[in-house]
Amino acid sequence: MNNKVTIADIAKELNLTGATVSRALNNRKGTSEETRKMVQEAAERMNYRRDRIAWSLRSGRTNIIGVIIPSAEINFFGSVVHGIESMANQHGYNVLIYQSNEQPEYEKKGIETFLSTRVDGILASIAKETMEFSHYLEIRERGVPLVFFDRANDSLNIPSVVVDDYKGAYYATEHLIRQGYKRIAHIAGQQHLKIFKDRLEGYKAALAAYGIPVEDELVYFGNVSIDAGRQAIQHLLQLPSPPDAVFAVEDFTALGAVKELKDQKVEIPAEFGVIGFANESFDEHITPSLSSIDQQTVQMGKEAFRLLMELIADGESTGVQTRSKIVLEPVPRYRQSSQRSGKIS
Amino acid sequence: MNNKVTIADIAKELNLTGATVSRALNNRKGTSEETRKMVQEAAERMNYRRDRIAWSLRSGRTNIIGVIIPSAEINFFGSVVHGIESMANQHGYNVLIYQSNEQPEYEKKGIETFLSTRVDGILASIAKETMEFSHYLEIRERGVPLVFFDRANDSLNIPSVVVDDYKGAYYATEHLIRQGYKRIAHIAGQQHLKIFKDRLEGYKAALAAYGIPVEDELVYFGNVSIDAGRQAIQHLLQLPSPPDAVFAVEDFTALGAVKELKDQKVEIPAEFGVIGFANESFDEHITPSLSSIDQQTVQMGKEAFRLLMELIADGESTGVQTRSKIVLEPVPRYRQSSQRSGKIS
DNA sequence: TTGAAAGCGCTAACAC
DNA sequence: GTGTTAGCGCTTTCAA
Repeated sequence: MNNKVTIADIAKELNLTGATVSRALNNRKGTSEETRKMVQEAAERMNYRRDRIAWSLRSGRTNIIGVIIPSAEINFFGSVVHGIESMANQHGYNVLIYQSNEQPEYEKKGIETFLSTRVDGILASIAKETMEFSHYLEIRERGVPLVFFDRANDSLNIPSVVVDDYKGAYYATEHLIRQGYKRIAHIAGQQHLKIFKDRLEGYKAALAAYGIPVEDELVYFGNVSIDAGRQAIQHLLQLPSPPDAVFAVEDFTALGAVKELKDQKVEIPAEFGVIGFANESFDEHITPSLSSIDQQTVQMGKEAFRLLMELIADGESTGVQTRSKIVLEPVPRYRQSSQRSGKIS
Repeated sequence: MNNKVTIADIAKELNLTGATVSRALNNRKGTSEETRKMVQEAAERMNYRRDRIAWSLRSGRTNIIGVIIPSAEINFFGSVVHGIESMANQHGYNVLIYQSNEQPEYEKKGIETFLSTRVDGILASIAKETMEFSHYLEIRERGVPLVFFDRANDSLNIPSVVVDDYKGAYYATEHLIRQGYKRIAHIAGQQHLKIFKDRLEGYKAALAAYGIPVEDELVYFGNVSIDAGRQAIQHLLQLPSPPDAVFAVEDFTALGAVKELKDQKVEIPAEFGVIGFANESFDEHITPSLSSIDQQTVQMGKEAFRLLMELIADGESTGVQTRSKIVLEPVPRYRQSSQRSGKIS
């Protein structure tokens, strides 16, 4: 039943010793061409597979990386994981998944098991509820390479891969301006999260660049949800001088805005422009199709893995961790919801 | 830097032997209350963490399960993984992810590394391109528990968790009938996949149950894509006696159908009813919102894990694998695209 | 070129 | 109750 073939078995079969078989299997120098071939054939024939556990114990490596995400159910993270796993695969690494459910306690548990599994490195996206980062610092203290993706914290000096939220927001807002909208509102996200703060800043910067004053009453603070979008529109349309366009911090919020505008019989994009952020899969299928900013999810996963590989290589040779940060370019996807003029800009 | 604390360190610190420390840490009988406490305190103080690699080598277990999915980028699988991981987490297991990209070669590679990593069990969803299953059988031969989810193959006698596609299709078709549609078409998927075949059967069965003849010309064979849905509608509307409703094998196909119908100015649901399968996230956000059949993704993941746990437990005690198959009930989500009458049925 | 021996960190048998 | 010993499967000195 459990036909586990070991190096010892091969050695016995060929009247050799384990050491030689090991050398032959790993193509180490110091084995005759002849024995090497013989051993490898025997291994094949006997259906031998190297035991990675034993190998790990001996070598101190696992060829496993740990990935902490808030939830595999969120599209965005599934997509990043896709990028990570495909790269890992190519490089002989395996990927261990852990979901934080946005809770720091789970993050800690995940890190705990990752360290105890001796993963070669960790990729993580910080949980929304996490305000204190000692568990992440412990990873570094242990000498295990760590890279943040998407949700990073710059003050920790830990390498990261993020999308340029500021620039994305700038693009989105600028696009609305160029489409001729005059009063552009923003539905902002929770400001303790850097990504959402950056988007607010980008929005303000774009307005400023075009000489448009930023009006506090046009910035609605909500969160990422359809409801928040609806509420925002209800609020904004009641203003004495209501806006004629909105940049929403995230696509679900934008979706709520669209739904509410439709309910209130406001024409999109003729009377009111809408643009979101994230390029969710539903964007192109709703009516009108929703303009958005793509976050390069798969690319993000790939870059994160690549950066981690570098750290692992560096750590092995010098023990010095190169600090670095990769910022990906956001890609605008302008669709119907914001195209008032015929031209695309 | 790499402050790895081992059992030996604790033993030395307390003038004990490794065995005793191990016993104390694992709360084995045969240690005095006193030493146990002392050891556990020391472990805490010295920041000891059990090395799972060494433990695995010794115990022959890893507390890791391997999961093979076609792609983490596909919503459906992200959602199932979410279910699997949350259960695994609760039970002290970790989850290794491998993407097959729908290719049997990748499946083989994944199985290879899983076996070599000595995972305690494997969950898998078969790749579309896979026609030959020896690599799956090898898992069983090795004595490693295996459970299929969603894409299973009944002839292999391997336990599985699937949704009742036949019944789901039956529900969908019956719903259209009850809504008063008279000529109901079906856009079918690739028939070498059991799940799609079952849906076709369910469609036929529902028609038969209501005394409606199955007309071959109303069954369009396409695949799962927006384009296929569009082409199907183009074809169906040209028929001498065109249908007035369609059950599409999958939501993206249904989406294509909806888009084409709208382009051709056919009113949904007044003139034409549409229902899909999968309950994709975009369903409720498009106009009209799309009726569909929910596949219980998260539940599927949870059940698959539970079943795997049973197999692992069984295997340890008796070595006998209980054959079993869990069939989940599909849940209809009737929305605007198929509700011609006011009443929901 | 090959073999012998040690050890990665842990735990289970068996002694004391 | 605690210590001694051995071994999980592998690789890597050091010797031959």
